[in-house]
Amino acid sequence: MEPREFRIGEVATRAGVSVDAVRYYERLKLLPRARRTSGNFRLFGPESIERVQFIKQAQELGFTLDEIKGLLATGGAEECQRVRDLLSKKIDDLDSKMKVIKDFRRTLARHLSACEHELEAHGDSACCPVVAGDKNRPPQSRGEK
Amino acid sequence: MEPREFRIGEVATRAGVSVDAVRYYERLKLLPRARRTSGNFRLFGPESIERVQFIKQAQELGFTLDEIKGLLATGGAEECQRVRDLLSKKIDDLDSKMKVIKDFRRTLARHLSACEHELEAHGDSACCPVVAGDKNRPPQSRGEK
DNA sequence: CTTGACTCTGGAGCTGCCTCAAGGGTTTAT
DNA sequence: ATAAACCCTTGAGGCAGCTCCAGAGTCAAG
Repeated sequence: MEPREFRIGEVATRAGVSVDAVRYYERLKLLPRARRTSGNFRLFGPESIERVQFIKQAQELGFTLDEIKGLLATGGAEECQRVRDLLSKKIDDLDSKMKVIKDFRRTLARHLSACEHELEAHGDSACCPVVAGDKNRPPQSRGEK
Repeated sequence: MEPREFRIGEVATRAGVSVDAVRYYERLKLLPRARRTSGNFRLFGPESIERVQFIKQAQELGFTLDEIKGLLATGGAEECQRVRDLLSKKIDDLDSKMKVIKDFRRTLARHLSACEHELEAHGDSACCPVVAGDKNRPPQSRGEK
């Protein structure tokens, strides 16, 4: 059966971060202060592992630790309101980020196929002008923010 | 009509970055060395503005300047091959990043609606436990990497 | 009861990506 | 020809997010 308590090393490996990073998150209060063994070793519950995973995921998506801390806050009343607002704002952020990714993916794909065409047409010379100059710029979307 | 040459300040404001950042990109060779006026002022063409915008966009998506530099390289022959490989790898990256975003969006949306339910049900007390504890954890997807 | 793996604290150090400052030239409008 | 606004270089500084280190204590296995 799964244990209910973990020392820092296990939390770290299970969540895929370093031990130092876990301590760092605790310092920044992204994790609640862990209780300790008699010998002063931290003991975390499984929810801490989830939390670290959440943190990592959010980070990959470009949220700062500070923003993440905001998302993780758990208070009552207007704290709650604040979190709800933050949540819906973050969801909007994700939606627009999604759009940016789609656009950028199209840009890259366009370059890729241009590049491959070039290769077939002229062999290896003078190809892949990825955002290099104006020639070869496809007539397409630009700018939206 | 649009000018064909810009000094660094204009490039910066048009692309939405600081003057220092533009110089920095030039130092890192993300931009080609600009030609200069007689008085040693940099002069950029419009493609440089595009390039800076490209850089910014890529950065928002989590690429490092180094990776971006790789994408921007413009050489011939096997340099070209390398760029093509990089491009398709980056496209894959974007696809998986999309997936992560979708998942994460679902997570946030779930928290949001849980939060709102809670509010309707119990007024303001003890709500919004975003990844806070086990209670109230929805039975759902976890882990995939 | 020793050994090896693990953990503790505090603080320094590192990488990426700028930003700022000093001390000066250039341009342009008036 | 002077002032305001811009630009130059070099080099230091700053912030985020860790990472590493020393010096010491803890724990599990044998």
